[in-house]
Amino acid sequence: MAQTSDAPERRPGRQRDPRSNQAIIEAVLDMISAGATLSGLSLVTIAREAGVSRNSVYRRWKTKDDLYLDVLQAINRPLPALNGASAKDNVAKLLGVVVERVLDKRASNMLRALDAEAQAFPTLHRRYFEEIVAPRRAAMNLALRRGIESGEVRANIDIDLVSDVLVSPVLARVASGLTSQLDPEQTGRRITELVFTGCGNIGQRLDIVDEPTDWKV
Amino acid sequence: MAQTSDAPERRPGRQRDPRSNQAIIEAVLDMISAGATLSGLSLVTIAREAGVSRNSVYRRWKTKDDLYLDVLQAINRPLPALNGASAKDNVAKLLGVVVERVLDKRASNMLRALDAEAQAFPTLHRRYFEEIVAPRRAAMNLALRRGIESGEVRANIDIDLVSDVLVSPVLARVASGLTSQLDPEQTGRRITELVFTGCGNIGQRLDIVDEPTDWKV
Amino acid sequence: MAQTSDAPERRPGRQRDPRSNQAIIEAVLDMISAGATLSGLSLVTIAREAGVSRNSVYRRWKTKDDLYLDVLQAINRPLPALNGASAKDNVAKLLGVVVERVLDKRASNMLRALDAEAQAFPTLHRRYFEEIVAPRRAAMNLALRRGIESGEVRANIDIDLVSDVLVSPVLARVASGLTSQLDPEQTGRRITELVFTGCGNIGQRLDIVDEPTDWKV
Amino acid sequence: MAQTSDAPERRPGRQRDPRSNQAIIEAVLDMISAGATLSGLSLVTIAREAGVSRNSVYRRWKTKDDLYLDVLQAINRPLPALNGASAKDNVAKLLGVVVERVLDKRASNMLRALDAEAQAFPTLHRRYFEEIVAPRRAAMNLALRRGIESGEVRANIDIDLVSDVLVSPVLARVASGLTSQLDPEQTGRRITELVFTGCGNIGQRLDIVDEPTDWKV
DNA sequence: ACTTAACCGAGACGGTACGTCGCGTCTTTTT
DNA sequence: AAAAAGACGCGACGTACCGTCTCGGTTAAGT
Repeated sequence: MAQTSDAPERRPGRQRDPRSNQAIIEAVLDMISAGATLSGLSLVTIAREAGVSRNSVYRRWKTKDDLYLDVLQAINRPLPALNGASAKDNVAKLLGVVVERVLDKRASNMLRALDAEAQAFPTLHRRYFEEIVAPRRAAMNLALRRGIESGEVRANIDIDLVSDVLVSPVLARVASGLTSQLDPEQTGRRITELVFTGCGNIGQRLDIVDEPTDWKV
Repeated sequence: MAQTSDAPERRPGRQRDPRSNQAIIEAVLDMISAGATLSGLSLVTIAREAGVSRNSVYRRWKTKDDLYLDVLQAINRPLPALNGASAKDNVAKLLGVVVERVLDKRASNMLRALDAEAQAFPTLHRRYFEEIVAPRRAAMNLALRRGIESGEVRANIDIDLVSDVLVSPVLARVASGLTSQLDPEQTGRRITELVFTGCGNIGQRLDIVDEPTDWKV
Repeated sequence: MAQTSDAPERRPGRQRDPRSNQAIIEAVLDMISAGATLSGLSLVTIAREAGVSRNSVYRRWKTKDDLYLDVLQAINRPLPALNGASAKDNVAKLLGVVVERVLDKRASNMLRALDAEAQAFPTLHRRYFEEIVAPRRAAMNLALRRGIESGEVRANIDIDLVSDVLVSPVLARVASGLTSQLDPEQTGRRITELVFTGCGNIGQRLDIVDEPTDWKV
Repeated sequence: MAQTSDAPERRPGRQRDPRSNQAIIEAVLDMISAGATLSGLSLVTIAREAGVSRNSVYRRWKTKDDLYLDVLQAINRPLPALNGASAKDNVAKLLGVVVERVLDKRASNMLRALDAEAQAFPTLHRRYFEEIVAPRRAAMNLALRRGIESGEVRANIDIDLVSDVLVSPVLARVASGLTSQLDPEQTGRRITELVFTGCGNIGQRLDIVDEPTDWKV
């Protein structure tokens, strides 16, 4: 966060109302979720929706980029520890986080809006990629690599491709806005089952190996 | 479609310059492809980019919805005839159209922009679905059903699910804007091969059958 | 009139509709009389009011100045001959023309509009002065001078001042739009009577003689 | 009167710059005096001339009528007290105010413009009449009536007619724009002298008595 | 308790963009 | 060739919104 000063040095004078920060971020998520675009929103509109004065917004964030960055971090959730009994468990747990995020309307709409305007907010998009996407993909790859070490996963697969296949059907739903058809409990595990059955060490499947892809989770 | 008049009855007075229509639609595609949003664009900006006067835009389309609908139809391409030697050929051909569309930067950015603002343009999004998405999905389903009749495709599969699996990896790239990594020649066939090998009539694969999903191609 | 060609040489092709000229001039007078200003009117508005196409106006008059000049001449009326039995008769007759003109709403409103925008239409205002005002003032001065010769009018008066006093009360009503209170029959004669009684050769009245004024009728 | 608030209750927020009000009114007077029409002027043009933003004009006056009303009051001057030694003094003093107003180019041009478009600004014209013209005429009538009581003025005259005769020659100059020929010092007193000599209690003059007229000063 | 510095809301301000409207010109068909 | 219809570029208008600035009133830390 832009203003997060770890040193809690209280400045003299009246203190900022801590509820305003929350109200403003909530306002952004609500309006984005209601169909607004990142560039379409203005700090004025946000202030009106949040029920605070314009000054209170401008005082906290100088630009929309700064504000949106805080919004992104507000919807970020920590990754689960990879301590499952099997690689399949770990993968399913990670995939569950993705499904969970997709099912959170406000979070998924925010990400969709960001994807749609990646060119208009390049630094924001880059930081979003570095701070949210990359760690998650790394975790997924780690889980698969451990599976290879333990023998649960075939050694000659393209790890990136498998990650891709795992999350694509879920992410595609974000783009089209049809997330309601996802079963929060089962979807993750079903996909995991399918992909593991498909890429597992049993038969001759997946002989066709694509070159590695650099993609996001 | 404002100007689709099959009857070539010349109205009195000066005729509209047909090049302006084209220039305006091109301008929309260019600007959307450059990162603009549907709601962020204004007819004024479009006119400036197209090199025509505002009047000429307002005269042709009363609202942005009307204009965008014509833009959508401009990027639409006819579906290929399903007269391939095998069901696999037909599916690969259809999938090739999807890849082709995704590789057309301007078309894919336009669709991404539309997805991002589906709520802000509800009627536009609905008509886009009805007139572009639905026919393509119907064609894909038809191709698969013919495959079932001919024995190429297993009879107990969920057709909608297979369609979904076929196109998801491609469409996911639209959302994230990473379409450059798709091989225009091979991608469609490779995915087809994989899914056919997976859902073909040979072994016990794909025992896990999800309930049907209502999804777009 | 700008286009009046006395030679009636028929040009080839379709002939101009003579009713259009009249309709256009009437339209101008109507709209000015309804409160419009000279600069506020446009050839488009005039054409609409006259019920003709824009081209028909532009074809006849290139600029508004040209059109307004024809309008002014359309409302001009010839001066009566100064052949009355006495100077008083002649003056009363001339003053009657002024009252008559003032009572013609369309004419008086046109002149009022022209006065109000004298600076915006300098050449038009000048020609109006030369062709309409000056001859009338000259006629009035002539009538008074003849009165001096015949002994009806005192010789030491300021002719311009007397003209001024004669017409001022009438013209003031044009400016304020309160012309309805003028009696078309009597007003001219009453004022003449009063001024003649006042400036006649009888007593010591009007000893105060102002310097000559250059003023319009 | 948008801003005549005798109670100096400070509204919350930033206060309006009082110089802008003055600058805008000055701009109107300048442009009207330069030949513009009331309807021809736009708040945009006025703002540009005044050197303020359009917002600042629209914030103060919702319509042109509102603005023009304030302009009229800005050029209004208080009437002198009727405490002269004689009725003649009082009348001359009042007439001096009229001459003074006429000699103020900006004020007289403003009134001329208003007269020219009385129909286009009916309520404005009415309020101008009620708030500016009527009080002045009432004062003039009062001065004459006092003269009748004191014996300075004949009792059988038509007061409205005398008022009319007093001011007409001056007002007529407003309509034609030829105010430069008025002597600011002498004109008022000369006219007063003349009319008093004519309507005084001495001889047989002004035997012709018109019916009362309802007219403005 | 008093100072004081920052927060907060309200609103004025300049600037910019929008959609509309009207203008005068140009183009096409019809008379 | 006139006339009518209408497309076209241009520009002005009134509105709305944005981000900044100004200004009382409020609040809480620090003397």
